[in-house]
Amino acid sequence: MQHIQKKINSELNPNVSVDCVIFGFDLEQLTVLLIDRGEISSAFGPRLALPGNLIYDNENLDMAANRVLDELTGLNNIYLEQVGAFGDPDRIHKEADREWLKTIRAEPEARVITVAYFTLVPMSNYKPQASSFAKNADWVPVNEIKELAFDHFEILQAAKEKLKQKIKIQPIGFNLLPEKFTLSQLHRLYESILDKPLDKRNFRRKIQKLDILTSLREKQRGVPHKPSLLYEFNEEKYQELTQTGFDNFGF
Amino acid sequence: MQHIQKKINSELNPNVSVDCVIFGFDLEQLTVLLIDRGEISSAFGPRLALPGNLIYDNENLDMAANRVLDELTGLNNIYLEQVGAFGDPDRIHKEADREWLKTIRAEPEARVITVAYFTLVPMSNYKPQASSFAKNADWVPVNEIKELAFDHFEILQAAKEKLKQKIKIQPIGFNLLPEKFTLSQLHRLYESILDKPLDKRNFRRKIQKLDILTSLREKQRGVPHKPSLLYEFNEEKYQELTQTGFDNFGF
DNA sequence: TAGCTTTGTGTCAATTTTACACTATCCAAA
DNA sequence: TTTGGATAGTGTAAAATTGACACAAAGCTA
Repeated sequence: MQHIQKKINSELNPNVSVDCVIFGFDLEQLTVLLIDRGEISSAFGPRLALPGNLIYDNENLDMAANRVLDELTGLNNIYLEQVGAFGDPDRIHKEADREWLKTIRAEPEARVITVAYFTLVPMSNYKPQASSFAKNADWVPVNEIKELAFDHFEILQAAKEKLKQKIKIQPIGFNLLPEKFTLSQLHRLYESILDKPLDKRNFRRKIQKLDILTSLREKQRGVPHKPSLLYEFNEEKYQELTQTGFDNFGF
Repeated sequence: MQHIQKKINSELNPNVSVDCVIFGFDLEQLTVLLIDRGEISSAFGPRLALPGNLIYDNENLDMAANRVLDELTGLNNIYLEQVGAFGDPDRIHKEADREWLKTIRAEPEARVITVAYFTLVPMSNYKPQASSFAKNADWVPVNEIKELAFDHFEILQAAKEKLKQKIKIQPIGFNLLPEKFTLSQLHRLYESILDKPLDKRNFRRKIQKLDILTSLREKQRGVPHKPSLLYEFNEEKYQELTQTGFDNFGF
């Protein structure tokens, strides 16, 4: 958290913020890391919000997103992609949100444009704990989220859609899995992102043909059923593939 | 140009602008509508820039983009889509750009985040003329553009890429054509957007299968070769198609 | 009327997609 | 130790899609 102190003397831009949709995968379903804003806001509306903050005037947008991510989770060098800008004049006009802003912003009434990013992090790499932002951050299954602060629900929808499109073009899903994983887990991941069932055999065939997985000579342990082979993601072949291009991917 | 006067008393947000990449198609190649900033800037760098402006505090981003488009071309209700936000702190630090900004902005040194949009307009619907923005606006073939003011070249690249991706998923290209068009023109359009040759017969087969074209009983006139049949875009069938979804489209 | 230019059309092979069901392996409980 | 429960892992055939490829027809011009 040191860099926060360091930057506190730099100038905050009161009109522009970044918000991060941090996706995770609990090997069952897609999740998002949300901030619990606590009691202050709960009387009026949703407690949960996307992590985000105003940008500093000397950093670019990508840097700001990385900073927010780093401050919250301690993670950096993470897959990160812009979703877009959101800027309804009344996006901070819900009563609950204004009350909360008063507690954290110098100019709580200023109109703020926010630039949303989504990131993919292996859930195991970050276990929530107290942070400088809020009492609690927590992974929440995407499908259980019904409302969020500000326009964050809308942002979440847009991020999901973007992820959906993106994963049809590039196999970025690996960023959500632990280093060693099974094909079934990868399968579940694609199903939960695309939000539809995929045929097991066809899925496996398609993935295998990409030739970016290395089969380890290692099996799952301790599962109450036939153990699965473990695989690793092969970065080199992936790089190679992105060079030669692969239009023809998707489900 | 009336609404400009009307809005001039509303508050401009000094930190956020929109820029529009206005694509056209001259039946030969993809073009973009650019502003010529004139002599003031030419001593230092590129004269040409994307149309854009600061946003007002009472309008959302889409409205702002529509306003810029309307002010420049008089067109509204045009296909419009966000490309993303661009916000390098030094995006306005080229000497030429600063000089120019002094002539049009109250706070020429303010850091500005810009939100880029791209739009598709039938070129025949707008013939350039003097505007409030600049002496001249003009259609320029995309491939001939080598540099632009600020980070506008970068924005243009991003817009092209977005258009490329989008057209593989939705047949939005029709927005660039006149009401009646030939299959060859549509073919050329796809080729110039995708920036690669497409087999004529395969292209026609694929388009026809979409079943969103109505063949008119009318031929091209006055061309020095076999005249082509004219087609119309069928909005109803297109709507129908977008409902049922069409994953399986693309070249 | 000859020549130029662009339109418009079909087929075949290769590839990709889709639908579909049973055996193998491990753990746990009886 | 046997049995049942759960998931892993595998192949094939029909249908659809893609990609490669060449020539006659129609209008204009000189």
